Amino acid sequence: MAATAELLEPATGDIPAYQLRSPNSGLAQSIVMAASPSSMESPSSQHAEEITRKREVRLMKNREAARECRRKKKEYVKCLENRVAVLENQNKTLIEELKALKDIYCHKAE
DNA sequence: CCTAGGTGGCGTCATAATCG
DNA sequence: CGATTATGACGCCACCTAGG
Repeated sequence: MAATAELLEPATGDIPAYQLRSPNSGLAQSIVMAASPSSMESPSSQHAEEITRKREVRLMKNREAARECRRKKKEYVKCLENRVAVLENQNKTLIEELKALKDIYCHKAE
């Protein structure tokens, strides 16, 4: 199931699906905003634009933070799974060792 | 085929944790 | 202590698969 993300990448080049899909957020909109001529706008609309821009920046940062957070979490889980495997092996080995020692001890007692 | 259910990834919001 | 960052929770979408 690990290939899902890759499969989701559309045939539209480097832009991931989620950036194309999301209707009201993302890079496309902020680029449009930045391109609009702000010099001939009223102070209030400039202020609104500033608020919108700040929101876009905040959302973009949080989007990246969430992605990073998920990546770290997956890595952590993988580490735990590795550790489980190692400990299971150790456990198996120790059980075998104990069994062998018991055998030796029993034969000595005879 | 079709479809219901499961899975994984994403963006967003709310809020906890950390930083300066 | 306010600003910034990290994370849990939620809802959405795309994909896969077993079963009808």
